Amino acid sequence: MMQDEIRKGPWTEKEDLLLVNFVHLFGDRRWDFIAKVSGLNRTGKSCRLRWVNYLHPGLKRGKMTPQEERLVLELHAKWGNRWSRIARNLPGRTDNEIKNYWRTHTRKKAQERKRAMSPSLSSSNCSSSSNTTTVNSSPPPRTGETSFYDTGGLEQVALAGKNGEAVQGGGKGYSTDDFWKDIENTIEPLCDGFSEEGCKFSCPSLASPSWEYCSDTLWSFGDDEEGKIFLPYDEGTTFLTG
DNA sequence: AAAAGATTCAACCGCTCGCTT
DNA sequence: TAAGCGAGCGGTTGAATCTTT
Repeated sequence: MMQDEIRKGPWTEKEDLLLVNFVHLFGDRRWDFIAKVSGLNRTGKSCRLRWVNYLHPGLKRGKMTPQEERLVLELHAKWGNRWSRIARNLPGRTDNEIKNYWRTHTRKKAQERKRAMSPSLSSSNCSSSSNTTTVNSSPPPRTGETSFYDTGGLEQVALAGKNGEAVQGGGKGYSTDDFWKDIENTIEPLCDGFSEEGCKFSCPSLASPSWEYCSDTLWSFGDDEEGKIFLPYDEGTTFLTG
């Protein structure tokens, strides 16, 4: 009857419980299957999202720590909007969470900038001549594609992405440089070399007990960066590897 | 104390990629 | 080898919550 209608919107506690049970039974891979057999009337996609973003046992909740914030900034500068990739370096944090954080952070930053620069500047000084003094909250319209999230990181990565290395300043000198300079002023480099491996939780500042707990017990990584997967530990429940 | 505005967070959508047949 | 299918990713939206006036 009405059973076939796909449910949308917020999840109820009951649904959560059901989903957790079925994930424990069948693992966190076969989402369509889980969606069907659980009787949740949700799409597999929806189930996966709920699990990944909310129900996953290794998730940290609450505010980002300053360390995490810095890491996000650093990694975003390096990889751009590769949220899942960034998330892999922040155990317990989801791509969605980081994405949201970034969005908030960027907006804040943009507004601070707007406030910081006087209205008069925008009319005359900022027109076209200067590339270093220009403080613009939005990315340059060079590609015509200006996602809300983009603060230059993506472009930097896009420019260099093929080579796998970030462009540092590259001589373009467009306004977002200022943005990152600004950030650099308030944060110190987390990792010197900043190789992909280098940032894999070797940062001493992150070695709080809780982080160790996360990385030692709740999470484990694969060998290479790309193949890194989360393996939540759940008391003898090895449901994720199957 | 109430209303308006701003911010945060959870969830959905569409696209892409990789695996299977 | 190509087609189909499912999972994952990034972008976007809207509701809930918090803050300010």
